[in-house]
Amino acid sequence: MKFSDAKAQFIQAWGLLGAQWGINRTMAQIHALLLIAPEPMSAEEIMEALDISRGNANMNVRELMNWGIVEKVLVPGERKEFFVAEKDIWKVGTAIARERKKRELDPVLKVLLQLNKIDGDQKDKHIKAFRETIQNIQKFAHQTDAALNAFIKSEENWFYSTLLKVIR
Amino acid sequence: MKFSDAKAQFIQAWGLLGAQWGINRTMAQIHALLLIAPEPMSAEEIMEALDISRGNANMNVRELMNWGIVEKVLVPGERKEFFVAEKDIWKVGTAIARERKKRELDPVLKVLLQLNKIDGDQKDKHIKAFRETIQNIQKFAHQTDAALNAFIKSEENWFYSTLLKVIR
DNA sequence: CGAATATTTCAATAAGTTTTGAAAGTTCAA
DNA sequence: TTGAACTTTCAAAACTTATTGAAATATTCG
Repeated sequence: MKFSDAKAQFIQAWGLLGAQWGINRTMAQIHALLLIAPEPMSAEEIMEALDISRGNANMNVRELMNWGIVEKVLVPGERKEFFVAEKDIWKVGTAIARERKKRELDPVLKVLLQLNKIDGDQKDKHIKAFRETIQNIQKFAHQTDAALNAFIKSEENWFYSTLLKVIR
Repeated sequence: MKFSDAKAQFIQAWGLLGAQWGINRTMAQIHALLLIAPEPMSAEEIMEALDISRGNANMNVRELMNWGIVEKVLVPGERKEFFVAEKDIWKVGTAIARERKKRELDPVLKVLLQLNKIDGDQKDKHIKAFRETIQNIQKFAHQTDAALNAFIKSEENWFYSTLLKVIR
């Protein structure tokens, strides 16, 4: 396989994966591009490589920076801004987990907590079923939260290696 | 808080969470509705409760059945079909993990495997950076895959309880 | 069988999301 | 202070995805 084909395939696959996870395709593609770039890239180079507009490039690079997986760097002697991706995939994974937890899981936990405080006849089967479901989800969510926090806190690979030893 | 408000809030929160995870909003809302229903519900009741069309209800209920988290049941004496959701949240979680892994992670692993076989000058910094990235992602993906498989296989709660003991 | 009831399909439409590109804003060297 | 180089913004357009509803198909019962 030629390098250029492999590169295109990788960018495409990463874009697809991103799309399925609610990250927009272009954002994931820019990330892919930067992941395999040996040097920092400018906005212009990104636009050119992916054939996207300036606005689109700007917006998605900024979002990648918000997620903490891309950084602006200054190249001495250049006026332009350049960008690099965090290359340690473990760190990328924890950054994404942290961000999604904050944006998605935490608000749901908050709502669930509220929903425990309903009033009404505790014998009504609708109310009983509701309370039971909410409580089960809450339990599950807290466990997930704990596991996720452990993952996020771990800066090294010990999480998985320990885990794998235990579950085999 | 009134029961009807709590119910509406729960359905809305679950729908939002689903949407962020690439599951369509209506599908997640139907799931929420069935999760808290004390009895099986008919298509009609679902349409009414969520104010959606027959086609929409039909399509999303079917998809939930594909995911293995909703089942058709026959109520004696009734001509209509009724639906129930799996109430064990742990099982719901593993079913979702299984399905997403199959649909999303597995194809990416397959592509990555291909991408190792690129030819070209091994000293070229672009090619070196590319190979390194692919290999790192592959390693990470395999670890994730292993963890996910363990989660999916576990029918009981031992996964989390063991995990939590270990990571503390 | 045939009528009544229930379910599924799917083309048209609506809703939602992403992308563009031009204009406005910023920075900085001269 | 000016203007060239660069970045950011945002309304409109393109594209994608979800929803409707009516027609087609299937199922059940007398």
